[in-house]
Amino acid sequence: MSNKDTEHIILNAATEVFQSKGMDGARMQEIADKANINKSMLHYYYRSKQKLFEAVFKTAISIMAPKLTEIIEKEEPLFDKIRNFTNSYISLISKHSYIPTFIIHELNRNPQILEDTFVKKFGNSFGKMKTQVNEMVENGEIRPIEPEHLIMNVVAMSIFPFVAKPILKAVLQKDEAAYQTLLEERKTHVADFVINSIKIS
Amino acid sequence: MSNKDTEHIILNAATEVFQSKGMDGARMQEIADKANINKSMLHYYYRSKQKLFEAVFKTAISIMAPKLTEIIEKEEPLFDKIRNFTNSYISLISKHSYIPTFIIHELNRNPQILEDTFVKKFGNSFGKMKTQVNEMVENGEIRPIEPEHLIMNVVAMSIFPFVAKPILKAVLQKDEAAYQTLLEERKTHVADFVINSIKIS
DNA sequence: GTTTTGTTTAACCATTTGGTTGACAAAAGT
DNA sequence: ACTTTTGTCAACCAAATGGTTAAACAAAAC
Repeated sequence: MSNKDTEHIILNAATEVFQSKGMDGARMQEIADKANINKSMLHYYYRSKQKLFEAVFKTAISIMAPKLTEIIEKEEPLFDKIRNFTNSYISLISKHSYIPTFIIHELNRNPQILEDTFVKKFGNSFGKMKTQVNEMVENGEIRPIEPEHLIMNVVAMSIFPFVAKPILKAVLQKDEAAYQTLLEERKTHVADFVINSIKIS
Repeated sequence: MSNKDTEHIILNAATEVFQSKGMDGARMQEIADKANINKSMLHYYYRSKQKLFEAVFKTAISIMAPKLTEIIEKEEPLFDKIRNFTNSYISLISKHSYIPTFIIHELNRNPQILEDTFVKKFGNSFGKMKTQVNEMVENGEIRPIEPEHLIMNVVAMSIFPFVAKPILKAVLQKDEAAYQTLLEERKTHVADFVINSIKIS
């Protein structure tokens, strides 16, 4: 087992534990057990719990951020952009369903992390889409809407069903399978819903 | 200072600490300090950290749940119901902005709490609205939509901007004041957006 | 084949943390 | 008045936790 392997095994185990329990709930011993190694190895490769956490957090951001900016910045008709976003972003989250809640919780716990990690990832990626929406509104191609609200709406409807899954499952009285179906449907539903709302008919 | 006072002071301090740091991040000593009281008092009134946490959690649920079910169950035209919901629910959350993130995090950490606290609060409150939407679709009064998705959309767009505030502030490059304005606007924007999407035009 | 460098482990350590105890005072009950 | 109950606190405790150390071990490097 090479050193890169060990380091990677640690990061994977740490990811599992941190993402499901959060920084405060995570235990170094649990991470070590999950990685089947001695607890000292965690400190050998990542000096402290804080450093290990930061590695996990940055990875989480780097999974979620690029696709968001990529789609938002792409030169593409607005409606295609919306369909593209809901479809591929909901797919992405399905593969990493713990990440949104994890990021949200840790960022609320300590909004400081943002300055360290975020600013570099998101520059002004939103600028291009903002002008695109504003121009379409001016040209009467879509109903009047503030780009900020449009973005919030799309992102909220895509991500929220994952972070609020336990509550929504209970309120809607769905079992796991039925809820998964619902999430799958949203890949197209959200886009249709948004486009219906802003298109001139 | 009467005993009821002390108990209440403790619950208030515990609420502050638990809601901002979560169960795992909260420290009994910090709660005691915030309440200006000896740590033993916490155990005198609420036997354990777990019990104190449950009291805080139940209070949080009881703040958020009734208004949701009340509006959803009310006999009222659908569009009024939607406007009523976004307006009064966003107002409510503004007054308790830590609660949604708190509930979401704790519920993801331990979905078990749900069985203990939730089931009683939400019965089949969603049933009435479900038939209302289905009937309107059948009668051709609104565009076809699954009631589940409609609810998810409304709730997501209302709550998500609060839980994802740090990220959204960064992505949209807003300062605190500008973000508050955005939240205020959403009381009517979300309803308009939803109604635009489902109404026959 | 010996030295050196990097990797892994078991045993420890200091601090933090939830929780307990016993003394004591202030009401409440008699 | 005095006895009991209730409320409050300082000191204490055992367990858990992040982190360290020194020695064993393995793998290159010489």
